[in-house]
Amino acid sequence: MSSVNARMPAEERRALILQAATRAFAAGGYAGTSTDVIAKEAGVSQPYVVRMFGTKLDLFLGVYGNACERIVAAFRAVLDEGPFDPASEEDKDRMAEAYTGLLEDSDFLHVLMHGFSASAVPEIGVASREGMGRIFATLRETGWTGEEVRDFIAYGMLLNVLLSIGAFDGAFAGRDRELGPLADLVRACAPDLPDAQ
Amino acid sequence: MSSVNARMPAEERRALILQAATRAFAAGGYAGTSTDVIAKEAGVSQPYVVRMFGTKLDLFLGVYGNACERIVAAFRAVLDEGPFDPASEEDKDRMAEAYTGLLEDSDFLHVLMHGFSASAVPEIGVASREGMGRIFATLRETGWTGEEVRDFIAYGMLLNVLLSIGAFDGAFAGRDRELGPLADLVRACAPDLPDAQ
DNA sequence: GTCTATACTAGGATAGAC
DNA sequence: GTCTATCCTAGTATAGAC
Repeated sequence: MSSVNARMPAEERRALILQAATRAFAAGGYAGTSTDVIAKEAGVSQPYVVRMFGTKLDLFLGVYGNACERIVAAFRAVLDEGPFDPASEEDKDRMAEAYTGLLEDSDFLHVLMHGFSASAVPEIGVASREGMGRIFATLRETGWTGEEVRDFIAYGMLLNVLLSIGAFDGAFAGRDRELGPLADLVRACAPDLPDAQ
Repeated sequence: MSSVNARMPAEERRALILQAATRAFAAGGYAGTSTDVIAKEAGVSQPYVVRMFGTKLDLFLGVYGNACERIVAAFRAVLDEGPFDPASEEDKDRMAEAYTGLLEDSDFLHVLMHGFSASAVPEIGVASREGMGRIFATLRETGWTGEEVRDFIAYGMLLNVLLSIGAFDGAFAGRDRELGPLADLVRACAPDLPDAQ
């Protein structure tokens, strides 16, 4: 909620609203988020949000497209750092860290998951397939085989889901009894983390 | 849509509504599905749906809990078939097929994905963590290491996402140009499928 | 066991002022 | 560039009849 009614160049305001929409959609998903809470989050009026983006769907597509774009950009950045050895474990780790770095932004994560599951909406489905296609194509430039890329993505998907269901929340912080068998999965997923207690 | 107004034992009607709700939630997700379309799908009045389940959330929890339960049951069935050799590739395939069998029911798949991504709703989050915990614990009974279970689940998650975004729709049926790089990922994911032309 | 009627709230989008 | 007012539809839930 910024200061009210301040005039601002459209492009700047647009970016501001997009950011607010990211937070809001992350929390509520596409169907579960009203343009009104986005507007409040951005500190503007609800009709202005609609006016600027046309429809709620267009706004979501912008937010979701951004998230996919960030993945591609993160991988591309690793490739651009220097030569990438497809047989090197260290280079693989660098690529993995590029992704886990993104996951530290929980809004990014949740937007991604909401986009996946809302893919029955035709336009969102198209965005999902395009996004995944570009991600795969970018990872292919590592020199990895299709199977290696597949496994890399599979592991990323596991992280996505475990994070989005809150499996890591409070894990390794004495909540093992409450988490039960899930604590073991979390540990298997991130064996490098310090053990609970 | 069954025949109208027919009286029916509550339990039977309950099961019928639960099935209808599964189809509806699969298509629209938790927030995106109204109790009214569920009622129409079940051939009963909207207030009756609410009356029977209390709230929309309770209904979703029933549907989602069912889906998680089906996974556990499918894995348990394989374990109960006879001795399971954790080092056997065939036994691993049997376990994988137990899961891909479930995935043939697209409603199951979509309910699962919607449950994951709606885990910010506290009650749904609890159900997700319990479900994943039970799935992990059941797979642990194979004798696999935590890492082996993790990789098995990771691959399942990749399938979930690719299916839910429609990546396989029409793949290997001449739609490769349209799918673009995604066709390669799909192929890497299921290398046993016949290649597109 | 199941319906109709209805209360009440919320949400997306438009019109038009400033 | 941004707001207020407003329309209209949809959605959850309740009350009470049959």
